[in-house]
Amino acid sequence: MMAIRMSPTERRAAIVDAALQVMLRNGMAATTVRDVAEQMGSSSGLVHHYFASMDELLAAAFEQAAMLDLDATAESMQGCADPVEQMRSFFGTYIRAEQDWAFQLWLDAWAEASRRPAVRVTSQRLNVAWQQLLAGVIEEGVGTGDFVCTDPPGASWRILSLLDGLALQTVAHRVDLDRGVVLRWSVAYAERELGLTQGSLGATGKV
Amino acid sequence: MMAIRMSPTERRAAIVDAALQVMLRNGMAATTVRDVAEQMGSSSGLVHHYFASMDELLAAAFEQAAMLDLDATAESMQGCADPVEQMRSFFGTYIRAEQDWAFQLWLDAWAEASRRPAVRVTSQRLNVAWQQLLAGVIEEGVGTGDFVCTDPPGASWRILSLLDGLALQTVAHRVDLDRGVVLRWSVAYAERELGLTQGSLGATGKV
DNA sequence: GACCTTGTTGGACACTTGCGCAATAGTCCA
DNA sequence: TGGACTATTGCGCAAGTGTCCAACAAGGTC
Repeated sequence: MMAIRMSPTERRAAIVDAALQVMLRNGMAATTVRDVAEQMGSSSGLVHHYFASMDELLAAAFEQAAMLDLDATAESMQGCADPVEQMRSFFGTYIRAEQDWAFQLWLDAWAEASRRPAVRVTSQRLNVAWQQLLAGVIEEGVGTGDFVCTDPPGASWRILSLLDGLALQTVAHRVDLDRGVVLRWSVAYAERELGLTQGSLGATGKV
Repeated sequence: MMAIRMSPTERRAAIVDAALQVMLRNGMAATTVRDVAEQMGSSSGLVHHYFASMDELLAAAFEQAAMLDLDATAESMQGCADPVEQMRSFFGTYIRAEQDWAFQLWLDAWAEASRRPAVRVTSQRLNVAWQQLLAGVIEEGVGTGDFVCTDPPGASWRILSLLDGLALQTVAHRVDLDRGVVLRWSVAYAERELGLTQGSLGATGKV
């Protein structure tokens, strides 16, 4: 049977959604046009009618996933007036965003970046977006006197990199490190970077 | 024509070498049996005569590359009696090992780990090996009184993760961070972890 | 109602992949 | 020299890939 007819914008969004579902299930490298079409309940030709190449589609789907996480984190931070609270909120939602499937997509994106130009551009842009989100909070905190930090952009790169590096070990091979430890270590490091006393960012609650 | 006849051990090594060459050129995911055979100057059937599956071959080739780096770093550290000198040597050779191609293999391995069991096992084992190499030095330094560190295993995970997370940004997408900055930041972090004064590990020279 | 625009189909195409297997050729020993 | 052993071949197979395109059908317009 034929899939219901959609407007170009709707259909494009539907394709991206379907691609994302498949990516979360099989990983970025193992996502095929046919799988995406089947997930969407349509033919495979339709996918190429909206996306010139697979590369483009994968990049768009990855962008959607990463943007959702980024927006969720940014929004949850918006709710806190205090920069210290914002940092707590950041770690709480960032760790949640990394959970399960999501972080595997980042691993895929970083590896595929060397082979898929569109993925590289997207991945880079989103990494910078995360860094700038963090740098913004830090600068604000320095302004209010909550934080002491001479290099907010650098500090945010370092905090994110430690977080990513640790999460990587958790996701890629289930090594001794569990998620709770990753969170605690990262928070402790951030406290040092921002001139806070040990434990002032901690004990946010359940993970 | 027929490739020269080799003993099983020789041939196995030759296959691994060839596979590594292709991996360095095309990346792990894009390495095929036929490419390996061509690189070696033999038929594709021969590869499967020595490796039951592609998964196994990729894992073996990755292991070879990573072991070479690990051994080189370990050996260069052996030469220094002082734990502080050993740490300097570690950073010097680790950063060099990450250069260019080598780190891309780690990115590939981490991403492929979810799909290729043999790669996951190898990657995990080698990551732990790096961590233990570092933990050993730290423990020694704590013993001699050069370092102050209450948790050498944890500290080595954190130092390595920061290093990997930063290097990742450098390799995956050429973001603002260059290799020199990665080295400086990691060294500075290690100094803090080990209770050293700022700059006591730095200025190792050219990178 | 007819008509045209356009979202949608489903298969063809050319290519690649890992893998298996009978045939072949090199090497060493009796 | 002959024979056995085995490293090596090279093609075939089945399953998969992205990409393309002529045909089809659903919507809106007159």
